Amino acid sequence: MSNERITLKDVAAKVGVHSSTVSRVLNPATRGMVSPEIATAVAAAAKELGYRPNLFAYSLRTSRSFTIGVIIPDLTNPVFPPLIRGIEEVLGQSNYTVILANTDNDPAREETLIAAMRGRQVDGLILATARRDDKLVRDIIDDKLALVLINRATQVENIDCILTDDAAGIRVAVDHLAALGHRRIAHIAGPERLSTGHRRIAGFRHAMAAHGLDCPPANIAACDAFSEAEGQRALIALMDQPSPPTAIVAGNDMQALGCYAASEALNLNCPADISIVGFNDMPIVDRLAPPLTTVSVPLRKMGAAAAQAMLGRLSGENPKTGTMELTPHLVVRGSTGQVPPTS
Amino acid sequence: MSNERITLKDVAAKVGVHSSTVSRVLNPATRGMVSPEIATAVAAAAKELGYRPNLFAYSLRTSRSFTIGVIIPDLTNPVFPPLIRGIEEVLGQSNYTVILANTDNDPAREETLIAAMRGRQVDGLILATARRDDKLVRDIIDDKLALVLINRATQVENIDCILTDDAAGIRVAVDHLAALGHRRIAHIAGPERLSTGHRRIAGFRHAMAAHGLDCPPANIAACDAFSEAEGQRALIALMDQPSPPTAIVAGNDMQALGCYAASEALNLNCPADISIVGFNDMPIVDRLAPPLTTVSVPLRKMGAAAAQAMLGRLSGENPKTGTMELTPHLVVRGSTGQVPPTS
DNA sequence: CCATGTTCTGCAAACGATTGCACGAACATT
DNA sequence: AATGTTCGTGCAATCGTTTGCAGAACATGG
Repeated sequence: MSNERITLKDVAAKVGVHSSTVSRVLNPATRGMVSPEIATAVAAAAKELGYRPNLFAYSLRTSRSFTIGVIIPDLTNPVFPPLIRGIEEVLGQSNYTVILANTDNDPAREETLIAAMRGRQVDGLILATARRDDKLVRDIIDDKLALVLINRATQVENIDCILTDDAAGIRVAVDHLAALGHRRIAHIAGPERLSTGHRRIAGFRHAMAAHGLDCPPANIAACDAFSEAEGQRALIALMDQPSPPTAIVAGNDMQALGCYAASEALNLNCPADISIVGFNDMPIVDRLAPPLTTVSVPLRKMGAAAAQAMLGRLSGENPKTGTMELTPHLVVRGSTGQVPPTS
Repeated sequence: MSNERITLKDVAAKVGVHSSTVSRVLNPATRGMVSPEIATAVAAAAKELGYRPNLFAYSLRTSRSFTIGVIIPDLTNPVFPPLIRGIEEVLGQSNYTVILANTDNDPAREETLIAAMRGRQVDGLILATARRDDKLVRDIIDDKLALVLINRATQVENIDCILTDDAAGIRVAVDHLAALGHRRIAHIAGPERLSTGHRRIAGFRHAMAAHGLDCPPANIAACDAFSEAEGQRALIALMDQPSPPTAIVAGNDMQALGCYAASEALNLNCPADISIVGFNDMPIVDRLAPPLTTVSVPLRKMGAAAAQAMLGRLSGENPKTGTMELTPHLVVRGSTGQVPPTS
């Protein structure tokens, strides 16, 4: 459209006032300072000329950028795109822009990226990369930069944090398996250093206890990562016991995929010989053989909630969202079945 | 770290020169203007104080933002994350930031988003949303904003465009099927209005001809979208013929997934009764039953190439990348097999 | 020795917004 | 009627850069 930018001065000239008056009219907070007649005239002129404020000038003056940095481990992990869409959706409506970066789970890279984002003067940071004990998080808080954690929590107090209710997710998984008659249920656990891993383990112990089921340490297989390879390794280890489990609650869908591979290798039929539950409900897992029973997480809603929390922080009012846990639900598909008659 | 920002003036004061001199030292293009001794002293002081230029001031003065807008249909489509990672990787190294937006395939929304990005003064735009006849693209070009197309081309001349070599991808798929003895091969086609759909159809016709195979119009099933539902519908239609095909080249993996659903519904075994080839090699399709034979596209490389093209455009030199096609390759898995003996 | 370049560096004006301050008019108060 | 308040508006500084211009210092050549 119009290639030459319209400035405050241009619209001021058109109305015959000073640019500062125009500025006041256009800012809702200061609009009351100017007389109604002039205000409407200015507003009309601004609209007519198609005035668009220059963000750089604004930012230079106010040192607010209307930009939020979002840091995730890896965009190609299907968990994150919905999260980001949720974030962008609500932030976009408030005229914020998000800039995105991937750490590939490398803390050093994360540090660099955070520094770069501060160089870009982001107004706030949304991190999906927090570890349970996270120095970077503490630094950000010390510097009073607006911060919201998503998906993973940290041990620091008094922080906005949007999580899945991991315990509830694990509980419905265990409920389901118990209802099918399973008693020897094992958990393939994510890394303890991540809150998701930690919380799911705790949730698992709790859910098992609630059903009066035995939960020996050998039935919680620790993994180094939420990966397919680790899931495969873990299931093979679990089955190499005197009385192996009949059902598995995997830490996430990738690990569940590893379980599929392992059960093929062990010549076990899923779900006849072993039931498997995943976590996250990634795309396409409904098309596996068998379709994966898994815990579905409202990722997009979590993203939206994180963005809301950020907006609350930035607006000054509503200073504490605190920790918020969204409830996941179980999607029953083909990978879980009755406990095998003998075992 | 340091909370108070260091400005040009601060480092100028430390060395005892004027801020403009510091500016000249720090800009490689103007560094030659200042004497070597002062230059080194200034550089040292800048490093010591940890000077970081204020991007807003720079942008305000130069009206360059060091920001590139990337517009895609939908981040949750697994094709796009790798593309974006490729883009971010190379753009990040040149200190550019990318901002991202999803159109959900809605042209109106796309127009809004492009306007918003120009409001943000992006230095360039990378579009993955082009239609073959695209007014928005023409507008951008008319306004001389740097533009690179990725994944989808448009009919406009003289434009930087990074594509998959769709014809080559289809050709290797057809080669593979022909080698397995298939002669009645059908194509499930994407929308003609998208270059990907169009080019794959053309490639299919060409490949069939190269093998001396018959390619009646009835064996090219037009779809309205690259979706699972359309793929399913299309395969059912294709099989409802006097002599139905024994192999399918789907327009993409989602359509191939639809074919899986359709063949179940039709009680056909894949690959015994029908062979299916996908396109894109999305994550997890290697875990389907059967694992999907598909054409693997170097998405990340395409993203990187698009970013390179953009940098070339922006730097002024290297003004024309033109169209660049990256070669995909076939990944043979379980969804393709010998032609059924009778049919 | 003076005119004439050459370097080099500083000055100051942009870029386009926000905002404290001052000023004048209008109005209310005594 | 004189004084004090309030209200609306303009002035000008400021944010941190870049960059055209001018002048100082020095070298060069006739």
